[in-house]
Amino acid sequence: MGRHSCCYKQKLRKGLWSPEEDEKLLNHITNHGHGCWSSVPKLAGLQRCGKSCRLRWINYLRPDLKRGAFSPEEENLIVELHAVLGNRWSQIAARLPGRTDNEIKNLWNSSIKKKLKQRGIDPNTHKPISEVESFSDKDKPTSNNKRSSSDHHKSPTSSSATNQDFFLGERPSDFSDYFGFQKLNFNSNLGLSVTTDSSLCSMIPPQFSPGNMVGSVFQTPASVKPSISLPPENSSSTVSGGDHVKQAAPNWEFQTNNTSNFFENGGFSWTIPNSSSSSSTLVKPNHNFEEIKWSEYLNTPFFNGSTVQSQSSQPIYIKSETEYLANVSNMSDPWSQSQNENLGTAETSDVFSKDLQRMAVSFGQSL
DNA sequence: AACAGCACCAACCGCCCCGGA
DNA sequence: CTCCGGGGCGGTTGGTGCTGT
Repeated sequence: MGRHSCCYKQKLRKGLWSPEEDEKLLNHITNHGHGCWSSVPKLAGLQRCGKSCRLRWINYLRPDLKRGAFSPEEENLIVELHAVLGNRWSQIAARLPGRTDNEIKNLWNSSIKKKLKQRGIDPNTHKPISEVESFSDKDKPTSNNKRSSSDHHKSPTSSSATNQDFFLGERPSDFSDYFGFQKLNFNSNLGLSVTTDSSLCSMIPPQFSPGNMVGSVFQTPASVKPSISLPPENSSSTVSGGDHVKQAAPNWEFQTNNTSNFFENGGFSWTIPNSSSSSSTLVKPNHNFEEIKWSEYLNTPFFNGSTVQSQSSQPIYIKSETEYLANVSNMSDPWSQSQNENLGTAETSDVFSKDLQRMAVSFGQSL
């Protein structure tokens, strides 16, 4: 295992690639495509195994690779995605064009992990370290855990995840719990559901919008998008509410009052100043919400039928554009109200199709 | 200047899944 | 059904350069 059989057949080079080797591989793939990787070394005149060629191509020679340092936006997105996907680097990489899984993995291990720790966040659970440490070390997963056939494609929030699983290192079973979005969705008076540019928040399963089985994704204007940043380093930071939030509801401010608050209960906590008083509402995640079987959600044929049965036995309604617009019209937040005036226009149509696209991208499916 | 420790990252290793024979 | 090879993934390693003493 590991080194393929081809590697034993002849003395093959290992280690760093020389510029000449790179050129040979690049020329070969440019002219002929890679085809069967095991035949590439021979055809390209390389003393390497096919696996090594594949890796070199994917991680270094591919023309669509983005070079250079990761932007803060990319780092934030990686944190967000890691919170949902765990160490599924290839899936995370799939959402960052031009970046490879190896690159992201290295960034995570060398930089992001450290930053999170410095800010009191456990990089495995995305929870405050103090909370994680309340469980003994022996309960924590070991680093040499290998994938088993049963978890190979298992979501971090597998259906079998229990609270204990979570503290043993599994992702929490309640997705919205993780980000604190649930409360935002729940508070229908605010008419506020949250999505982000990164597609991540729109991955919140509609059926988990508490008290409302109409999908939050479709209820929610795609442009209400607080950007989620790494936890603030100082004691008081504001999390940007995104352009449309600012535009439509300038009085809404999402704040973290201190670092521990930021990931309180494993999600983001938001402070929404009350317009009629000097007080503010602290919006926190709710751990008591029903478990989400994330893996099954990911496998949901979201766009294949009008109704599918969710794990929670709640039907997921695929909204038609008409229904979508009707939902928008019923929303009470300023953004939606402004959208009401544009019902049926190209703009709202566009929002709808973007929502769908966002969902499709999120789940690696296409419309 | 020399050394140690650290950080980064390219590449390897070990394992798994899948499809074809 | 089993076996085998290819492709893919995540974890780990080792080389290199940087920084601090």
